Amino acid sequence: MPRIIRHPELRREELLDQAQALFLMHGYDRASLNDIIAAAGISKGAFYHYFASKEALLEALAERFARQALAGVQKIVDDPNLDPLGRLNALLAASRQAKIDTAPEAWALFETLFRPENLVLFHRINLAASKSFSPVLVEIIKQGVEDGAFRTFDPEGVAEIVMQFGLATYNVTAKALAGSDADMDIAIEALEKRVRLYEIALDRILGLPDGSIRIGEPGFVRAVMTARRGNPAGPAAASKRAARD
Amino acid sequence: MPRIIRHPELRREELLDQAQALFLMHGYDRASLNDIIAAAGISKGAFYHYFASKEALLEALAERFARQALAGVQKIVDDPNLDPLGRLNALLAASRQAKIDTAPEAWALFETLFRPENLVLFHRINLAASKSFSPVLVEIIKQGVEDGAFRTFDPEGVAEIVMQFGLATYNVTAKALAGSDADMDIAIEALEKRVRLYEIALDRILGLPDGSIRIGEPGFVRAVMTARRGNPAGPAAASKRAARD
DNA sequence: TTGAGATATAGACCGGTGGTCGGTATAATA
DNA sequence: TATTATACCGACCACCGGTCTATATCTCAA
Repeated sequence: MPRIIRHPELRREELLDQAQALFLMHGYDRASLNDIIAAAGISKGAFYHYFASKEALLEALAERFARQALAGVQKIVDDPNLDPLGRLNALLAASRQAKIDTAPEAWALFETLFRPENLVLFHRINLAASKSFSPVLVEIIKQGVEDGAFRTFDPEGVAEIVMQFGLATYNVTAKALAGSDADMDIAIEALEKRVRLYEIALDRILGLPDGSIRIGEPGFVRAVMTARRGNPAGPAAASKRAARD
Repeated sequence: MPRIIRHPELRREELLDQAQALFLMHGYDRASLNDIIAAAGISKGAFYHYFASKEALLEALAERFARQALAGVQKIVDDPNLDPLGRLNALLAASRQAKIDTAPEAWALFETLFRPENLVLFHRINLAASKSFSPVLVEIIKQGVEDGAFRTFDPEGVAEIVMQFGLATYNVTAKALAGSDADMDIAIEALEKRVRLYEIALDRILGLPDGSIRIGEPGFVRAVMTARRGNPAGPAAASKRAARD
């Protein structure tokens, strides 16, 4: 076999890319090391030169995810013109906007991430992301408490709830997407309701007037779901797609 | 090898028992089928007669857990003398009380369940438990809304939040328990604060006056943690234990 | 220019895994 | 009693994650 040598960092990134694709496609457990090294076109020896174990590969992947996610909202975190409520809303809105704007492959990612065989992968990413986002959120909330905008005695606890709610939004969305096109209108309504609940819950937990926290504009759930289905024409076209399949 | 034949249901239960012990001890992945069948004293063939796969065994175990958990609070669910708030508080209190009263082996169970290697097992149990508890909680909340005791437009969503908070309490507790004895007082304080936050959050989400929801009496976290450490004498003895170890 | 590490790659090999299969002893049924 | 269904056995299998030895290629000081 010809020996191919490439720049180590490129190799590592490519390995992560291939692993990501395979983990998402088949799940962490079911994607074997042999599959991964075959996809990356390297040998076992080369793999174990870059990563200590399959587990370490997973960890590195989770960290890369978390890094990317945090980088995506850095400008909001750093924006000096935002007050705590504005910053919090901007963050929630960014997560909302990401759901709509982002390229379809990222959508596929999230959808995939919630499949049961990806539990382990998901958990690692979530853990890494929490570790990144938690201090940011805590800082915002503490600032808000200082300013008198928020009222709570446990900023860390509230930050965790914010993340839980954010996650739950994804979760519920993914569940809804898994349903048939026929149920889509019902699913959208339920989702929209759930988002409203999270908004009001956060308002009240933070001691804000109802309506202060905005996770998404009314109707954004429908926008997300139709956009994701690559279907700008709305439910009608979606039904056609369903009939064809 | 002598062929031993037993009542099928007993065999199945025993298999579940052994699997539970081994899964909790080593985690789902690390506990091998060979270990399990060795512990149960049966052959591979016999195992695959009872379960289609290792995965199916896990699923059956999770369902058994959920069934037992639900049975443990059935008398509260059925009590005709409780109003919705009382019933909800009774359920939360039961979960609290269970943490204190329950035999040490149950404690070990929960502690174990939160270890990272038990993620898969934990997730399955949690899923099964949610499926059992969700309708019960939804029913209570809907009743409360009808009575005018609660105010919310999304009982299903609130039920999910209640379960999330309940779970988070366990989670945070487990994390605190993992820390050293020296940090215990700090951990207890943080936990106590977090429980208060969840109480107030639920109050407000349900449109109740602050102080209506009671997950635990003040000080219950300390009671839980000292009880769990098999240490009725309190922190002093715990420190001694730490010094010895 | 050389040659001695350090680094990057290859792939045979290993113990162990979850799962399959052909077979057999026992229980239930007719 | 004959037949079928059930309970059980254990050898066997493909493949898994991981180790190891060998070797090709890079780096850089002498």
